[in-house]
Parts: sequence; structure tokens; C-alpha cells
Amino acid sequence: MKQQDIQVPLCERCSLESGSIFKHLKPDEIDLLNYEKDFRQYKRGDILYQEGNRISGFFCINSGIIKVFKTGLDGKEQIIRFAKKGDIIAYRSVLSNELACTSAKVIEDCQVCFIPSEILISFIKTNSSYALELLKLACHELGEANSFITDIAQKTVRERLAEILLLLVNEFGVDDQQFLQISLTREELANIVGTATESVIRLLSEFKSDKLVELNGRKIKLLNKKGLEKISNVFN
Amino acid sequence: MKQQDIQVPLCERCSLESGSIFKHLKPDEIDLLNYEKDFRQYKRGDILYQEGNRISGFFCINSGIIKVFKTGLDGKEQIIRFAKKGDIIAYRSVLSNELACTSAKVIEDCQVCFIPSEILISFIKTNSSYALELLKLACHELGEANSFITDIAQKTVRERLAEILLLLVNEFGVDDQQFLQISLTREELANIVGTATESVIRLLSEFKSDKLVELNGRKIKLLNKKGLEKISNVFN
DNA sequence: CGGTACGTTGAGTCATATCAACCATAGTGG
DNA sequence: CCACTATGGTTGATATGACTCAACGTACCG
Repeated sequence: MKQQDIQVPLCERCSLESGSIFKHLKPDEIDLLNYEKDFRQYKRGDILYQEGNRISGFFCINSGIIKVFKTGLDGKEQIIRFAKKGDIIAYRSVLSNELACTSAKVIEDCQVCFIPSEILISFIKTNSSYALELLKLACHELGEANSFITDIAQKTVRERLAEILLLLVNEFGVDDQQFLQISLTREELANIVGTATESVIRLLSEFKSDKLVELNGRKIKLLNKKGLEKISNVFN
Repeated sequence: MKQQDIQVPLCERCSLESGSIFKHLKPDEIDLLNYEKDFRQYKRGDILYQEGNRISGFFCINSGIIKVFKTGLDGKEQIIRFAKKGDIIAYRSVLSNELACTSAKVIEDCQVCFIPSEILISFIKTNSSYALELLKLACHELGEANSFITDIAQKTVRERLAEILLLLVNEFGVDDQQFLQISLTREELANIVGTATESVIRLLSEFKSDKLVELNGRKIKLLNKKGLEKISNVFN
């Protein structure tokens, strides 16, 4: 696709395609959104927003992948979640009216729309079913956070790594050769699981020896999902 | 207080006293709440609701303390948060329309009001500033969950224990002898920190040797907050 | 008095972190 | 074109934090 072919996506179409939260808006609200939003493009490594800053709006992802993380001790990142097409990020800070508690960095080149806080707040005030959907979203994320807390507190690194691999396949799918669609460095994997880079490397090559995964640089293919599920101790 | 003296609390007064989320309701909504709510009393050890069940409403705490936890591997509890006067619990499941992802158990005898889901949903539909407050609450909790994830993933047990002690003092305060108001078993402490009971015991007695805390059975007094802050690595 | 729940301590083990060295690759600038 | 540097990946050696298991003390309760 040539540069001049890139079009600002239409919210109406995008929200339906992606199933984003905006599909609950009324036509005139969608129009307002289309008018007020600011379309932006970012490349791998770019930062959308940073922990500790006040944020004047939030982002809706149209394409690409973004990692949302907190910076802990010695600058070590803890990845909280990923965002892809249809997801919104930074809405937490906007709604709680707090400083950003996370940073967001591009993993795969992306196109996003920036939407000013006031628009979100006004939709909540005028469209109660939209507000309810937002609540549903926030509460769902809260449930996932709770599970993650329990996992990190109780499971071993080995168990968590297996779980994360399965989770990544579910969330991002695989390409035509069955390799995981999302490409992460070993360090990023470690920063999801909550461990050291070397541990991820060692465990991955163990998984490889056990014929659970196939490795090709950053590309990972799951060869034995049942086996990984067993290791990860998920029966829910 | 004799049994017959116990009164069903009035939502209007309770919400103002406790600063609960219901203070944003309009008078006629408060009346409806008063009418629809179901006042209940529970004793230490009682269970309010359990993980995996569908919940038909949520609880507003009038007095006492409740622990909210997930059950992980081998039935080990991970305490997610505590609820005290003015807090609401189980609203997550109600709003996300999911099964309960946690259980709730009484730590200190409590009086609570049970409020049917429909009431909450109807308030959201009719009172947008209330909806916004609920969103604020959920998003705030989400931020706390994110911090907790990062802590558990990156800090040592020693650091986390120090942090939790400080946090408990902040949240529940101390009695006239400076002892922490909330009384937890060692196992419960371990289930917040995410460690083994024995580890908590050992670390607490280390803290005692280092004159950081005073111990008297379950009663804990913080003697040197600065020292504990230093150990806990909190500078935020 | 036996039972149950909680607290404490010691000893041994193991998973995981840390430290260090090394290789591969790609981009940079002179 | 080559040296230089940065980044990421891998492996080995070593250290240690934290868990597990087991024994035992204590307190409370019916």
C-alpha cells in the first residue's frame, strides 16, 4: 500500500469490523467521533503515552499491536496486556481521572485514533447503554487482572510460560505455517510471565526438547497444546 | 449493644457517613434502595458468595471486614482485596455479567446490605453521574490490580510483606496502643503477599529482631515505618 | 480431656535469579 | 569497506530465596 493510499478509517465501519466498544454508539455520536478523533500512525518502538503523565484522551487501535506495561524496579517492564484492532487503551486513566499508571509502546506498526477525554465522558452522560458497555469492559479486565495476580502468586514460571503461550495463540492466532502471529523478544516474553530473560530461553528450549513447541528465531509454533495445557495447570 | 437494638441502617445516612458510591444517588433513588435492599448480618468465617456462582446482586458493607479472594492451586487462597464500611463487593460480576471470579469471606463480624442487580443496572441507566462514579471506581481498582501484578512479579517476598504491612495500616488504621486494627492469621497474611505461611512467620520475626515491628499474637505494631518503606521499595 | 486450628522452628531441596562470557545480526559512521 | 556499537539470543556456573516437610508448642473449645 502506497503512502497516499492510507485512509483515515471511518469509525462506523471500523467499529463494526472490529467489534469495538463504539458499536454501541448512535449514528450522530459516531459522526461526532469521526469528527473529533485524531488519526495517527506509529512504528515499532514508538511510545503512545507514558506512566505518570496526565492523559487528555484515549486510543482506539485500528491496526497493529501495542504493549501496555508498568515500569517496576530497575526499569524492568511488567507487561499488563496487549491491545490490537478494536481495543481501546488509556481509558482507565481518563475515567478514574488519575495519572497514567502504565506506558504503551508499539510492538507492530499501528494505526490508531486518539479521542479526547471529553467525548468519552459526554457519551457516558448521554448514552447509558454505552456506559454500561464500558463498565462491562472495565469489570471484565478487572476479572482478568485478578486471575493474573493469582497465577503469578501461585504458579511456577514454567506453568506461567506455558499458559502465556496458549493465551497468545488464542488472542493473536497463527499464520499459514501455524506460527504465532505476534512476534516478541525473549525479554518481552519474560516481562509478561514475570521472570528473567534467561529463564524464558531455558524453558523454551526445554519445551522444544519435549516436542511441545517449535522455535525459529522469534517465531514460535505450538506443537502440542494438550501438553502445554497440562503443564500450565489450567482447568477452567 | 443488645440484639433488639440493632437497626437496619438507612442508606441515606450510611452513604454519607461512609462516603460510599451511593452518595451520588438522588433522593428518590435512595428511597428505592432503602426499600429494595436486604439487610444481613454475618459472623467471622461466613461466606457471602463463592467463586463460580452466578450472583443476583451485590453487597454494600455497613460494618465489619470481608476478604475477597480467589482459590488457586490446591485450594490455596489468593486475597485480592478487603472490603470495609462503605465498600461494595461483587459488583464486578454483576456488571460484567460473568460468574463470580472471587469468593468473599467474613474476617470481622459484619453487617451488610444485599442489593439486587436490577437496581444497580437501573441506576446506571437513569443516573449518568452515578454511572461515571462506578466507572471511576472500577478503573481505580484496575489501576491497583496492575500495581499489584507488577509487585508480585518483581519484588521479593520480604519487600512485599513490608509493603502490605504499611498498606494495612493505611487502610485500617491502628488502635489506641498503635496496634493494627485488622487482625489476620499468618496464613491470611501469606495469602495476600503470595507466599507460604512459614515464610511470613520467619520474615515477621526478622522484622521484630530488627525493631521494625512489635508482635503480640495476631496483633502487629509498626515501630519504624521509614525502615519498612525502605525495605518495601516504594517511592511512588 | 482429646480435638482442632494456629503458630513456630529446623533442615533439606529446588526453582529461579544473577553474573559472566560469547555469538549473531544489523546499523552506523569514518 | 571495515571497525564499532548496540541489541538480542544462548549457555554455563553459581548463589540463594523461598518452598516443603516434619515436628512440636500453644490456646481454645465442647
